[in-house]
Amino acid sequence: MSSKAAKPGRALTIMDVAQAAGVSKSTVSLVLQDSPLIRDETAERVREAARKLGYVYNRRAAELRSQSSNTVGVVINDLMNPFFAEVLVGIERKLVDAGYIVLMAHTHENLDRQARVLASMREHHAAGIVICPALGTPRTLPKEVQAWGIPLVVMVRSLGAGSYDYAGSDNERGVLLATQHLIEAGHKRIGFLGGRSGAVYEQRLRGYGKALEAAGMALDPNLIVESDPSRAGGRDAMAAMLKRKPRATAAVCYNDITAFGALTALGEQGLRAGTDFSLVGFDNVVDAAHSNPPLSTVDIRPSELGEHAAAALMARIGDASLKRQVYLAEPKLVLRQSG
Amino acid sequence: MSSKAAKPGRALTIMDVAQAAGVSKSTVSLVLQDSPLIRDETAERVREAARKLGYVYNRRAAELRSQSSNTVGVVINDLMNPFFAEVLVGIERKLVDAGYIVLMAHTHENLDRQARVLASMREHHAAGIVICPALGTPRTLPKEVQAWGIPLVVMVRSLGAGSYDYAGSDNERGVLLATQHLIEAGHKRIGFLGGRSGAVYEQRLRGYGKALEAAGMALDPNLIVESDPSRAGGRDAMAAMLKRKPRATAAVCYNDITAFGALTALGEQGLRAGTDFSLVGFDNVVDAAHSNPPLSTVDIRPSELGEHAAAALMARIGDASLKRQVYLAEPKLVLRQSG
DNA sequence: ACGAATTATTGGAACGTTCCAAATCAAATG
DNA sequence: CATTTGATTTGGAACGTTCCAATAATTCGT
Repeated sequence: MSSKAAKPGRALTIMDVAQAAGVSKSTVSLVLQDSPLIRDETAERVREAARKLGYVYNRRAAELRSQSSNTVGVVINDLMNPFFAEVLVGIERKLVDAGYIVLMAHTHENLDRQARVLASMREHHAAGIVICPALGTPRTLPKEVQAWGIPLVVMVRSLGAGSYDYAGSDNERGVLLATQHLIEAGHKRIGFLGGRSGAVYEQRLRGYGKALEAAGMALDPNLIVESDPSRAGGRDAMAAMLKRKPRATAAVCYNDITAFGALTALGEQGLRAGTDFSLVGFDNVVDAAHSNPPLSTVDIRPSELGEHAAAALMARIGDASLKRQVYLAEPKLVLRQSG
Repeated sequence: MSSKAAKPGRALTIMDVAQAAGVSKSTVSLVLQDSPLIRDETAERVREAARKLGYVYNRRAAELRSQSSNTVGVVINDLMNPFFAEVLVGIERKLVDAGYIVLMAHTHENLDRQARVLASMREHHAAGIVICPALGTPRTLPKEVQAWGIPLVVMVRSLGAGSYDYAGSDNERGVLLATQHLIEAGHKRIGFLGGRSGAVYEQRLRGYGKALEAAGMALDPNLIVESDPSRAGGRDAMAAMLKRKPRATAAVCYNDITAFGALTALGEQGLRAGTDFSLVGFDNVVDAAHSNPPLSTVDIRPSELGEHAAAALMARIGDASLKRQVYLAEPKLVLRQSG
C-alpha cells in the first residue's frame, strides 16, 4: 500500500527504525517478534516508525541468526494429474495458514531432478519437506533426509517399512470396495485398467484380486491392462481391453485420470459408460463429478489428504520425538453414472 | 548419499572445511563459487574436504551477505484448472533448470491471500515474481511490486495499460478463429459458453462478437451464458443453454475446462458433441485430446506460456532496464471430434 | 638472479537480524 | 531516603557467508 522510501542508499534495516523511534535495535527486534517484554506504548511507537519508513522485515537475516525457518519444501511427482494438484492445494493452504511458505518443486517422476531439488531445499534450510516420491525412489530416502535433520513426510506412495511419517490412502480396501460393487451388480468379467508400477499400483491391484477371490471368481490376467497413469494411458488401455475376447463388461480403474481416458475410449466405440460398460475410478478428484458421464469412484478426499500431510509435518517440526504418524484416508465408494 | 557428520555441536561451516583443507575460509568460499582465482589443485583439495565432512552450503547466509537470491515467487490463482497446472509446470521447469527454486503460492482468487503471500515473498527476498493475478486485483499491483524493487511478470490476466512484463495469449483472435470455424461449418446459432468476469473473459467475448459481426450475424445475448470457469460451471452453463429457445447448435467455450463440463451436460441430454452439437474450447490443455469426445479447441500451448513467463522474468532480473517484454501466444485452432 | 608483473591466498569487516547478559528505569518497600 | 524488586531497554557478540584490500607465492623478462 504505502511504500515511501525505497531509494535511500541501502535497504531499510531495523537500525533505521530504531533511530526513527528513538530506541535501540534490540527493542525494535523485540517489537517485531511481538515480545511482551516491551511496553505497549513503546511498541506502538516502533510499529508506527516502521510503517512510516516502509520498513520490510528481512527474514533471511532473522532466520540465519535464529537458526529457524518458515519455509517448507513440497515435492510433487506429477502435477498434470489433477489428483496431485488437489493434494498440493490442500498442503499449501494448510501451511500458508500456519504461517509457512512453500518451496515447491515438480519432479516429473525424474529421480535426478528429485535429488537436485531436495539438495536445494536442504541448502535453503527448509523447516521440513513433504514429498510424493518419484517412481523408483530408493527406500532409503526417508532415512537420508532425516539424517540431514530435516523433518519429512512421505505422501501417497509409501516407501516400504521404516519409521517415516506418511499420509496416503487405504488403496487395497478402496479397490476392494469398488470391485465388490461391480460384482454385486452382477458383472462376471471385471477388468483392472491402467496404472503400472509402484507401491500404489500393487496395493490397488491386490484389492482387486482379493475381491475377486472372496467372490470365488478367478483372476484372469487377460483382463488386466496396464498403462501410463494418465488420460492418454487410460484411453489406450480401454481400447486394448475392449479388443480382448471374451470382453469385460466392467472395470475398475487405477485412478480417476485413467478412468477419464477410458471413458473416451468407450465413447469412441459408441459405448456409454453406465449402460454398456461399468466403470469405477479411484481418488474422487473434483472433476469426477462432472465427467461425461459422471464417474463412480472411490473417494479418498485428495485435498484433505494434503492437509493431513501438512499437519503431520508441522507436528513433526514441532516435536521431533513424536512417534510415527500415519494418516490413511478411509476410502468411500461414491456411485455416479459410470458404474 | 554419504553424510557422515551431522552430530558435532553445530552445523558444519565453511570454516570447518577450511581447517580440514588447510586453507582459509576465503579460499573455501571462492572454491564454492567456482572462482577461477583458485588453483585447480587447491580447489580439488577443498572440494574433497567438503565432501568428506558432509558440508552443506548455507544459502541463507550467502544470500544475506551477497544481497542476492535464487528463489522466485510464483503465485497462481486456480491450480484446480489444469491449464494453470500446466503453466506452473512450465514455469517451474524453466526456473529450476536455470538454477532457481520456486516459492509457490495459491490464491484461490482471494485478494487477501494474494496480498499476504506477496508480502511474504518480499520478506523472503524473492529475486522475482511471476503472478497470475486473482480476479479483482488492482491495476496498480505491478507498479507497487516494482516499487519494492522486485522484478515482476504478469501472466495470463493482463492488468490494464502499464509497463509491466506480460505473458499471455491473443484471446480475442483465438476465439475469433474458433467462432469463424463454427460459422464456416454452417452454424447459424452459435453460443458463447462459460466464464464470467475479468480481462480474459472480455477479450474472448470480444473475439466472439467480432467474428459474428464479420459474418453479418447478429449477437444474441440469449446465447451467451456465464459461469464459473470450472467443469461444474461449464456443465451448468450448457444445461442452461440447451433450455433457451431457439436452441444453439454450437458454442465456443470460455476455456477447455468449461468445455469439458459442457460435454457432460450434452451427454446428460443424450446429445453427442460433434454430431448433435458443435463445441470448441480454448487453451488446449493436454487432456483436451482425450476428452469424451476429444475436444476441438484453440491451442495456446500452456506450458510454453509458462516457460516464456519464466524466461521473461529471468531476463528482467538480469537487466532491469530492459524494455517492456510481452509474449502473446499465437492461437491455433485444433480440430478434433467435438466440433 | 632480481625486481616487476602476475597469480593465489588471506584476514577482517560486513550483510540484518537475534540472543544474552548487563544496564537502566520505575515502583515499591522499610 | 536508601534499597530492593521487577519491568524495560540496551550494547555487543553471533549466525555463516561474501567482499575487499592487502599479503604471499609464483612466474617472467632480461
